Amino acid sequence: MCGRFTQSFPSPEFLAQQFRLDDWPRELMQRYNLAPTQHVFAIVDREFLDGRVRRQLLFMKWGLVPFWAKGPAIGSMMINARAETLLEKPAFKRLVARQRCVIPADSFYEWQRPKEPLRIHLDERPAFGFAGLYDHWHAPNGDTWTSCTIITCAPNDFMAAIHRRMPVILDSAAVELWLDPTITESEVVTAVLRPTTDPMRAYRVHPEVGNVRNDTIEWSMEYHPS
DNA sequence: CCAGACGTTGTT
DNA sequence: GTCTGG
DNA sequence: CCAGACGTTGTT
DNA sequence: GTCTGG
Repeated sequence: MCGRFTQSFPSPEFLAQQFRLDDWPRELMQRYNLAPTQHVFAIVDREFLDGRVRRQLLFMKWGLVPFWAKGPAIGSMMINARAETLLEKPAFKRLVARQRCVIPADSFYEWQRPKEPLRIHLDERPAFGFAGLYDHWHAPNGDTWTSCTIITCAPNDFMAAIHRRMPVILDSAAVELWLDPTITESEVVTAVLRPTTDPMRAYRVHPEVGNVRNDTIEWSMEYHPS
């Protein structure tokens, strides 16, 4: 599963270069402990009326609130979507054709057992993208919420030792395909939802990473229990 | 036809 | 135990 | 994902 | 909105 991750990129320009963004903010808050229901950055290829496509960074709430939802509470139960059943689930299937996004990350956390969080990186990729879906929801007060979910898949060999699921991490070609708004065939887009084969590494971090308030670099450093 | 759900993970 | 909040 | 609450009444 | 269950 993927229930906590980091977006602690060195600069907005770094992120722009890694993901070939057309637009990006001047400042980017570094996040070391992102939790469900919080706002995360997500990448979408936005099509404009004149046919132009611009790759933009949007702020979305993590935990999908479908447009038909009666309230936002459903979002905390929709933080992940299983790749294997994406096309069967009413909440997700209609999003696969046209509401795909990539959630950039530089690491994620998994709890091997309670109070024992591990931080996981890709050895050769300082930034990578999770496959995601997003939707808009109109709140009764008129606000529009944009929210997203992270797709999960079976673990690769490395992750199998840690957890039963892992987030779908896209390679750079898969990012291009996943974001391409002209590709709408479900068999084509779901073909990229496979466990990454990139080398990974994991290390223990302080148990206090469990507390969402501990969102600073200190808590995300390697932890040596004594 | 209408009503009600629409989700994942881990644990027992 | 179960739900909510972050 | 984990942490933390889980309740009511009346008064300010 | 769309699917499932009754």
